[in-house]
Amino acid sequence: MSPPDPANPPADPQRPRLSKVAVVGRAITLADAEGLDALTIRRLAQELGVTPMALYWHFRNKDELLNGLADQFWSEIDTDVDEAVLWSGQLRALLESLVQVLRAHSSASQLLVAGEKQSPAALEAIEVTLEVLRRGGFDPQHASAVARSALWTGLMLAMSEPGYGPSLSEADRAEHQRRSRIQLAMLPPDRYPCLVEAAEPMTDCNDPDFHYRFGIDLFIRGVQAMADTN
Amino acid sequence: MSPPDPANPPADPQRPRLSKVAVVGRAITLADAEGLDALTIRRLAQELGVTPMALYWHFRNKDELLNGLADQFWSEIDTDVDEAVLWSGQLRALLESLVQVLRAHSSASQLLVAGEKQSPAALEAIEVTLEVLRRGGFDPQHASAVARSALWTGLMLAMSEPGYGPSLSEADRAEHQRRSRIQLAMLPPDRYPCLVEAAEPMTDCNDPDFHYRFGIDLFIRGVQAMADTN
DNA sequence: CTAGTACTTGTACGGCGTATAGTTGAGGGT
DNA sequence: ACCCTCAACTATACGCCGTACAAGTACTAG
Repeated sequence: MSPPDPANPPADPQRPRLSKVAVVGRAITLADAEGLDALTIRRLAQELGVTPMALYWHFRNKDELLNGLADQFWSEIDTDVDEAVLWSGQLRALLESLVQVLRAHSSASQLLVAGEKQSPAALEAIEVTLEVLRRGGFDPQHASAVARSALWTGLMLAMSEPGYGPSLSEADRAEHQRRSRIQLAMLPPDRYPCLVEAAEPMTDCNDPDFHYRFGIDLFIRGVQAMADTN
Repeated sequence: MSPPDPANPPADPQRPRLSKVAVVGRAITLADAEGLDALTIRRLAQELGVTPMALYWHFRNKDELLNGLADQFWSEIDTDVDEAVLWSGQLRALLESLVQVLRAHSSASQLLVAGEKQSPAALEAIEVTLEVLRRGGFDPQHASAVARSALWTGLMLAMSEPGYGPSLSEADRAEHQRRSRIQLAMLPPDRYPCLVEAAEPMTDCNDPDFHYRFGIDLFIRGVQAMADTN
């Protein structure tokens, strides 16, 4: 209705030019803060003060953008291995670094479970892991299987942390846990004795470190056992 | 343009009435065949010869439908434990049953990683697992942690099977693997010696059973080690 | 025959990813 | 001074998605 005003360019010339890294950075900030679902092309563009289609100059499509995020996450993993410790300790350190990255970026695990693992940074991390395992005495086949397991163990630890859910605030998360716990505790104790009994530890996140420590220990022990028997 | 023809009901009276189970069944068939992405309300309705909105009589929203699928998957797990074997064997059997269900429904793992675990069938499965572990000597806290790990180990095994990808045909899957393998094998061998060396086992799915057997062994060994040192 | 309840349909809204085509402004050759 | 090129955007539109809302029909009980 109002005149379509052909004065086209309300583009703010103050705004610095976009770039792949800038876009990825903003995307990570957004995803960390509001969850992967909030990371839409339109929303991200708005966040950057730009038209949605502007992003398509820098990325072929949304998948490519997402791969950019994944690569960034991969690159945050510390792949410097301490030559002074045993292979099992090196493996543990790698896994701990992975977990740390996943915990720092609440949507990273979601992204990495689905995404391709062919990004340069991913290859680097996997290569280092394989090297550690090969030096530990695993043949290529078993090293591959263990490396895969290590990656997925990290992902699963992040996603199975009680109260995990992308984009929840600290308070929402606690509330959600409380609700779950109550629901478990209220079950008929004759039908679900163990579940009722374990209502607290099943939903608790008071000490999330226990969750991660236990999971990593469990994995490392398993790997050691597999190494011993062949 | 054409008269809006108020003769409303082209509804085929032959078609049997809808029901929750019927809808869920069709949904599973669709998701198994074409992947979770293909499972849209509109598509499912079309599949059932019905208007999209018809489904909203039976389900409050899509999430409730998805929970229906999840519950069905949970219920397919065999929770009959063989009292004659050790707790570790019982745990293994439960995990194997889970894996079998996940392998039978290619989109089940995607669904279960995200979904709530409060469905009746899920509670049943978790309760049984906890019972096994409690009888095995774990205290509630550790039993909870192990049970969680068991579930997520199954999920991660299904999703980390080389060539995993919802809705891919057998041929596409093989093709995809071949491509990945070549891409790994073509990497510079001086920079990625282990990756190149392990190109085959990293991407291979000739014997998917090895993948699952190894993963389950690794997990059970870990749990046994944790039990021994308490 | 009638009233209700259990289903189902039609229409519409806002949001998504993105194909296609048009616009702009900075830099360089002449 | 001019024009051309081309990277970096904007405008518009399409076809999907989930689903709110309201109206319609079919079956069943009284």
